[in-house]
Amino acid sequence: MANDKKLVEEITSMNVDFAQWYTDVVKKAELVEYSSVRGCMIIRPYGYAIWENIQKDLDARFKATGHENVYMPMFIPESLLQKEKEHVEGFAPEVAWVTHGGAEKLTEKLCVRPTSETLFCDHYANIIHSYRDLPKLYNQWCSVVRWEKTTRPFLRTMEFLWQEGHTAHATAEEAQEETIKMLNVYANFCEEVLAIPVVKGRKTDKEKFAGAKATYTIESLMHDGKALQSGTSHNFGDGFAHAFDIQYTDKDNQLKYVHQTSWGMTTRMIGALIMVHGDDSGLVLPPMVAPLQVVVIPIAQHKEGVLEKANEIKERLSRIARVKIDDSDKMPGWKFSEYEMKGVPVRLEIGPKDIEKNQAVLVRRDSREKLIVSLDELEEKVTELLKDIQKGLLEKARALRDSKTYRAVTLDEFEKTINETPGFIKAMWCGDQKCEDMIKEKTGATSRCIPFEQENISDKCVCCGGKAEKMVFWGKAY
RNA sequence: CGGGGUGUAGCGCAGUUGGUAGCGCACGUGGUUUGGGACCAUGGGGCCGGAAGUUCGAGUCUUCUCACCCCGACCA
Repeated sequence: MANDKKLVEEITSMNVDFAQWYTDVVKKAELVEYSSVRGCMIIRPYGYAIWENIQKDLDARFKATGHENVYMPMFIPESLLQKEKEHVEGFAPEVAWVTHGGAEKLTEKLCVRPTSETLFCDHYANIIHSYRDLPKLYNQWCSVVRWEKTTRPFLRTMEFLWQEGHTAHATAEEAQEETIKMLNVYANFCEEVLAIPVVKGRKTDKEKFAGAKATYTIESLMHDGKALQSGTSHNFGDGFAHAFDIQYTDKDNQLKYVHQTSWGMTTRMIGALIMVHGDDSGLVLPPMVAPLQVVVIPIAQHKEGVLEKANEIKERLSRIARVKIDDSDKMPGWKFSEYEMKGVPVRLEIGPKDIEKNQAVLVRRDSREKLIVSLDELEEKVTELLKDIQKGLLEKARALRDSKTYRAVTLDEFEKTINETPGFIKAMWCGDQKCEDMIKEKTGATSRCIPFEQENISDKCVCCGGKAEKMVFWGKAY
């Protein structure tokens, strides 16, 4: 089958070496360049454009649910970070410290924010006085720093871009509602825009955020069967409010503590896009986040009329899609490969033969299927095709995830499955962290989430055989 | 932080018993080409990761260091 032929020799095949494939794609698609700064990456224009599209769509969803953007300082004084015990214990091992300003030693060292709960709390304590001030629905787009030991582009870097939402509410019910609402915003965004199917659920206590009462997560599955935590939404209860003394006067003239949430999504999602949709020829981007949706490639562009026609087409399509024309003097074949590596959803070829017949050739990136369309109905066909690709990618990703989702009743079965066919494993759990630890030790898999959609696989815990409480998604994670 | 590996042109690599650095791709220029990574000609590019040492002489030998990659542990 011609479609299966590997056309780009410079990308390692996925099933030969998945990690190398990932690195090759990231480099060849010009998403990232390694920098001189250890553990930090340069996000190149094409990679950053994907992030901008993610930002734009997510930001609109945040605004639509009543949130406002703010900006907090990037430094946190040590004393402020220390205020919530569990939180500081969770983050202290991986924060970067600023100890000097110029030549002068600081009296109190500052950490470079690993996350901004403490700053938001400090601020909320100052601006929240009455129930009339609630809720506070804030979000910020920024970068954070975590001193990671090993790093990989997009998946784990010492500095990464993200958004962090921080909200304060009058009641526990409202905070819980917000936590779930934002989890759903993430889940819908992943499926509708990134075409990545997710499993929604709650984290076990072992896996929850430092300082949270409950952490909810969306989990996705990569091509190699590893799980990726794709977005989290935390309910803090009133724990931070007590630590930071965030109180308001309620209608009944009583002083009450606020209930808070936080939620975040990061540039890691670009890594997810690569590992969910990519293939041996490189990146495959869902049209909704693709920086370029259509690339126009003139064939035999030196011949009379070709470039003119190609430009005319580009102008026409610019009104309905993100389009570029590549009229460089590279060979057409070179251009085909180039834009395949970059995952551009649709390629439009236009040459002398097409012009004669008033047609163009459209090629889908996902299936490589070629369509010959009349220039008279170009706009309609391209619109339709982009929609179709977006839909097809989600379906394909869902089918892949489902095919890599297994169930296990015994620990032996669990171990065998995770080693032979990596993926999600659905198995029952008694709720005891000892069993979670044991599973991790024996199989290397961690609990990904307790899904909202429960199934009864067995009455017994997969590990200890005790009474099963919940069905849990397990997997090896990035 | 443990285990393994690699540092020589932008990228991928070669470099023999120590003798003063080469190949492919990429890049510049001129020309011919153009429907799946074209060809010919010609040109430019290097403190051999860094420091110290041995030597008349180090890419090569010794010591120390730094960085990166892969596999674990930890995290988004």
